[in-house]
Amino acid sequence: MKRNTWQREAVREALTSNDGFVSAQSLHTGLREHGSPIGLATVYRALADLASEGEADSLQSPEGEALYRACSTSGHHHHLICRRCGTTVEIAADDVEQWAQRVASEHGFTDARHVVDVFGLCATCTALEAASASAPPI
Amino acid sequence: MKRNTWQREAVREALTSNDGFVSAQSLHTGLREHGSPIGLATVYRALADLASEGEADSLQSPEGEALYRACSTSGHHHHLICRRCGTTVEIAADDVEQWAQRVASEHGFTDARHVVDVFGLCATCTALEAASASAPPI
DNA sequence: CTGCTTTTGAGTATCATTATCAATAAGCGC
DNA sequence: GCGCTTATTGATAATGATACTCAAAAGCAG
Repeated sequence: MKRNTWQREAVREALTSNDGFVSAQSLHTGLREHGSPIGLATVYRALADLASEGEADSLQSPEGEALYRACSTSGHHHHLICRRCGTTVEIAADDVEQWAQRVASEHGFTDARHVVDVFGLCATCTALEAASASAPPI
Repeated sequence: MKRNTWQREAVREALTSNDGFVSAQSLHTGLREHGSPIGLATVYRALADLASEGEADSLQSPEGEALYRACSTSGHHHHLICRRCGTTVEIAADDVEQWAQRVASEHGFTDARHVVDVFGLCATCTALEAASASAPPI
């Protein structure tokens, strides 16, 4: 039987109120700072549940950390993520879906699934970057 | 100055002689089984070097492990990977490149980079899967 | 060969994630 | 509302991949 606990709700809300992708760790830290005595293990479990129910999306950051985000659109879609501020735009990509299927079957592959994510700098961060470029890095 | 050590060569060769993606860990294990007393740290260093020089490609497995593979094609390309046996096909995807750029700029993003990988079951493994389906799993 | 510098490697540290398991509390029937 | 059953929680330990440390070994120039 599936039970409703405030912890699960807290995780769901924390995820929903966040624009970009967040790691389980930072989500946990954030919740504690808001006063929740929620445990780390519980956050992981809740995130895994949400992800498997399709209410959240997960991806691996380049550093190997797992990132989660609440999905507004149910169903399959991809993401455009700012690598500086984490802002995320959901993108539907029928073209890409079809391309993936076609490429897979051309090579005899079945049951194709794909990872398609675009990382970049959002408009805001591009501007910031340009501004800070005058000060030489490191 | 960059020095030539047999260890680095060993890693390069082990990578080249491998069809699919391999993890640093299994590469290290394999090398030791072949008699090399190479150290784990060295394997990691060599792989990171090869990857940054463009001689190897790296991606994150769904389990968060980093996988490496020698790239035959220099330049940008993507992969079609069998999730059972690890066989990999390199795929060029100009369509996808353009799509990624277009989507990014439509949303004001710059400096777009993307992760596009297709996971599936290759023809061989599909057949195996079908065969073993008659015997109930686990 | 000599000397300087890079690289190695054994071990350790770190960090994210998962497993453990006793204590807690949700939801059910009454 | 009450108690019972059982899923859930959470502190902690375990795991596993990767990064760091530093003395010893080895590469390369002269």
